[in-house]
Amino acid sequence: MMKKFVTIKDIAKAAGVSINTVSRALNNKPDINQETKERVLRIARELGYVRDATALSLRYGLTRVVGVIFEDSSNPFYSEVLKGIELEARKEGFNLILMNTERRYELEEEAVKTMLSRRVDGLIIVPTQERAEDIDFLLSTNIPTVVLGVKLERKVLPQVYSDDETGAFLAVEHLIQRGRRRILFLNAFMYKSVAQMRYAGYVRAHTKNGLPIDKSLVFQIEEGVENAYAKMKEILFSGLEFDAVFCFNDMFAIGVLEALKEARVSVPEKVAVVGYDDISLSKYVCPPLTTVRIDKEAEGRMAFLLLFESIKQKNWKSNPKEVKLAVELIIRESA
Amino acid sequence: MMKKFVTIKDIAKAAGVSINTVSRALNNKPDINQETKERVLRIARELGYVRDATALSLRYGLTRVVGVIFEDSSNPFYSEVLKGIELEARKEGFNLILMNTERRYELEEEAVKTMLSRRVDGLIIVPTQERAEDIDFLLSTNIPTVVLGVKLERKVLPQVYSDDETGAFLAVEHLIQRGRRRILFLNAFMYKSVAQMRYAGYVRAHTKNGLPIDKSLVFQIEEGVENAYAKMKEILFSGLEFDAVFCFNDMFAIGVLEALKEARVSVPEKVAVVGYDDISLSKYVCPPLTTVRIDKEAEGRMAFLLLFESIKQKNWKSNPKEVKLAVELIIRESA
DNA sequence: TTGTAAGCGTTATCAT
DNA sequence: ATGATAACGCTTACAA
Repeated sequence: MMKKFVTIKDIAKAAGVSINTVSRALNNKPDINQETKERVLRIARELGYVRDATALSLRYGLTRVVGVIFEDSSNPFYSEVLKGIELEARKEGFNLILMNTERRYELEEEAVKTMLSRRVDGLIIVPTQERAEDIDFLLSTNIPTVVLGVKLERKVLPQVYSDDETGAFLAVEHLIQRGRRRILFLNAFMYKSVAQMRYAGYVRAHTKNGLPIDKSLVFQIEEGVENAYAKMKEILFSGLEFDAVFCFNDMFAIGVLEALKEARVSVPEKVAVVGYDDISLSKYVCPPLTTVRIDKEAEGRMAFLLLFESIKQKNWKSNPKEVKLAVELIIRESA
Repeated sequence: MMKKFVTIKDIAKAAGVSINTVSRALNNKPDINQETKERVLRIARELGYVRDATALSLRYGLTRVVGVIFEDSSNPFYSEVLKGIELEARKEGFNLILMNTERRYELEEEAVKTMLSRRVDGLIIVPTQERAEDIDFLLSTNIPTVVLGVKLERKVLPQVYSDDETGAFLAVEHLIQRGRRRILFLNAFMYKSVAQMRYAGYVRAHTKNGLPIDKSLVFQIEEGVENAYAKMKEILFSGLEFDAVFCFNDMFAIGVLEALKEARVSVPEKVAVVGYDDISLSKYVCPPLTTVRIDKEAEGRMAFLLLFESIKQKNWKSNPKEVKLAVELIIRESA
């Protein structure tokens, strides 16, 4: 039974030199005879030598791996963010280990521990909860960590998020300008900073335009197309009056569109619908969705860049950077 | 400057025992005093010890990591497959390193080398090319490799793919049964086995129903919504007659729908459209897409399971398994 | 029941 | 210009 991989020892034996002459050749060090070097390199190639990254990791205490912890990487939003991370990471020779939490805190905790055990050089995480204690846990790991898509109350970790207050404001003001007055808000739960920010934007658009906030128009639901669909059905059935729906995200909007279609409520004539995120899907639904665009790939790239900075600094915890990405209202046909 | 991580050495010192007494405690070995064990464990906990996976990898020559090489993980098809892989891998305590090739062979080669260097225990790959030499390269790595979404000519590696011949047959026969006679086929390039299989299904549906194959109705294009859109525009402009379009995948179908809509061609009245894959989007486009469903998550899970089997066997290369997944025609409104 | 030492693959330090 | 050796963190013989 042969060994799985060729080591520098094998090369050394084949070349009749010591292992660290091999190392020198491989690493292009100056203190080596040119001929020896070429010979060693040739033999290494012939033998099919591939550097063992696990050995290097042990040696240097650095893995060149960053951990990515998402809620659900199959969610089109995150899959685009992931692409941005991967792109930027690749440039620096970093690899990605990916784990999903399915929005369950136990899984998040487990994922963080796994990443710790893997000795990742850094972590990009979308926290499922934003409780102070959970953030403290993240902080206690002592490994450079960037928080994605969340604005922490205490600015204790580097973070990237988009300007959700403005985004929501833009969306709702657009509805108001188009003459909508009773604007339903299908929001996510308010323990999330994102939900809070979008709510703030919703409120600001109303007050700025001299419109009152009717709390009975604001709902909070669990994420998922199906939940939005069900909630919309329920609202429709309840007889509540409204002429527009502002959705926490495009997935919600799609569920809403579905429910509205079944109830034969014309969009946007009778009810206008606005989403959030501008996932690639949104352009193609029926009718094409008016939404707030977040540059997801840029968010991912930014997250890695921020992380990379932190990794390079010893005192990355002091004065963590915060990046707020601009958003853009995309007007299509649903509102 | 403190060390980043607590090691068994630290624990040993704190507990006043040797490092392998610590190791014994940590690994729940029998030959250790119960009291010592509990004390060591307590100290380990207090110090916040986390096992170093990089050290274990080196020690055992096993990483418990599998590499995943995709064309583009932000593609909704692959992001769902990825989810399946992750799910199953997690059960076995495996982590995933993800890399994208963007359908460029140089990047694929680089990715494979990186995975080799990372000493992944196994590899799941969607090959961009299916040239014999490239498969040989994969074979030469000597690490358990599962090919996903491709049927290799030579059955030299374990592979998972879906029954594309049947899928295409189902789709096209459905069109024929609905009275369509001039069925456009917007296929991918035929160097891909998938494209070949789907073409075979297209042909079989025709011959079985006594219809001739009109080669002028068959097109091969590069992947991407935009390309399908452009091609459809071009065909529309050319004046070619047809009453249905069978698309290589849902992305193509969406581009086609877009072009048809702009040209005011009603779907399905004037032209019926069928996609392939049933990505989550397809249900919501306009009109909802009739398509062939592949259980993407199952494909991912299967791929991991197959890989896991290979990893456990020493002679995984002999008699590689092949899994062909069943598909299902999903009839919605576009055809 | 506990400790000592070798080894996994690599590089850095120190000799030669 | 080259070689011997230690070290990274851990487990597994083997010795005590």
